[in-house]
Amino acid sequence: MSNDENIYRQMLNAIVEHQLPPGARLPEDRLSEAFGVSRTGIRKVLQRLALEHFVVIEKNKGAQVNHPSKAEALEVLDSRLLIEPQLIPDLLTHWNAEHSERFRIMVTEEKHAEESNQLADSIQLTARFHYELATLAGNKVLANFVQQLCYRSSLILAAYGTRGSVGCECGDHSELLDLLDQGHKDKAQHWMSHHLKHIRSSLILDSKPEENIDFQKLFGR
Amino acid sequence: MSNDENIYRQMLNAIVEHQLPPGARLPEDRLSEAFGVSRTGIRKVLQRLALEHFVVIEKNKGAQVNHPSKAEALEVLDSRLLIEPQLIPDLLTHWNAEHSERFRIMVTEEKHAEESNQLADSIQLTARFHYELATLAGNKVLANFVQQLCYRSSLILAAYGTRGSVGCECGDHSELLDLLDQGHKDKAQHWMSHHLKHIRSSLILDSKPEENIDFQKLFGR
DNA sequence: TCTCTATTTATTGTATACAATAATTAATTG
DNA sequence: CAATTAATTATTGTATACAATAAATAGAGA
Repeated sequence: MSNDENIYRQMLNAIVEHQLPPGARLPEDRLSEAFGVSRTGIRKVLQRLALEHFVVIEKNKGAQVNHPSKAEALEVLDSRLLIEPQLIPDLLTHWNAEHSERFRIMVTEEKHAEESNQLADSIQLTARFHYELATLAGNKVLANFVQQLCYRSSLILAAYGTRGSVGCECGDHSELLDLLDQGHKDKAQHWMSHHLKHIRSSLILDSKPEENIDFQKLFGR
Repeated sequence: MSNDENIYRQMLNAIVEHQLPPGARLPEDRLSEAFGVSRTGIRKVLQRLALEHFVVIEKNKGAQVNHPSKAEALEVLDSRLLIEPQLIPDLLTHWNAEHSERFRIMVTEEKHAEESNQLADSIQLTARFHYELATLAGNKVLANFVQQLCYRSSLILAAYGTRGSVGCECGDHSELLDLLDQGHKDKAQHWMSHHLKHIRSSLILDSKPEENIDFQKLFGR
């Protein structure tokens, strides 16, 4: 894996897992030192993260982790609501036992993370479940977009989520897998809509934005 | 407008309008000289264009205008097919006379471009029609994505399109405007689906890829 | 002490330099 | 003369330098 890509993933992880919280400043020198590359390389990944809405770059002020607005949060969830259920039909045409098994393993990991209260892991795994499912539908362009939306959702959940955002009264992801195994197209689609709507409505969007904490010890190693 | 943004738009235009054809190499020095900024600035916009799939950057080989694959072409159109018709309901809730007028002006421009055989203009205007419509639906995240898909479609049409790709037996964009004016939600949705399907099926996807011409005289001024 | 201003420090913006790699051309050999 | 190899040229990758801007600090006056 290229070095750039490596740095990109590490930073994306740190952001999505909330190690670098929304609002945290990302000074280039600090990162440059932490990753052992010059500012040039850092700027490259920061710009990428900015295009993908994970950080915000302000002219002459540098980058900080994006704190998604309430409007943005809703738009991201609405986008997923419009796309993901519609992927189910194509998904079903490819669905087989191996897939089912792979995803069920993922679900048990999710449950484990949730039980041991590892919120970050839990959020990450949820995202992965959704975008890997999207990938199976076969359209890479869409899958790519859904993946990005899922990552952004992680940021959103970190900012506005409640415990109820991950857990869901509709049970867990394994129920969807059951429906897929049984080939219930309409029910699966409906489940997906309901699931996303539940997440959407679980967000607390009337709270005040968090203060901008700057954890100096970036990736303290 | 910032200088970066300016360069970005000029290059995007040149690509989408087929002045820089698919496969054309984009040496940094040449661009750097043409735009009067150092390679640093050029690299920045090239990387952005690469993330948006308008150019392809290969390690140690630099950037060239993307020649979308057939698979990519279909996926982009399918993505639009999945999203754009679904935007109609939200679009209709905002639709009013001013919008109608604005879009009708756009349509006359389209017709004019088509009549005078200005294919590049025609393609560009078609893209604009679609993504400005998407914007009106109110979800910026989706609108952004649709815009990107429309621009990519321009590249695709330039590579695989026929005369039939822009003109359509279902008439032209003004028919959609009529349906919107009359508030015919279902018909408008159906029209949009049909329109996109028509474009999709008008592509010539069995032809051989074009040779990689390198027009040296970049933006000859 | 508080506030405003001046100075210093930190940080980013941009250009350039040099090394690494690829592409092109020239040279050599069968 | 063709084909392979060597030398040259072009091009990109990365680090660094310096200027421009913003942020933080210190000092002066009320």
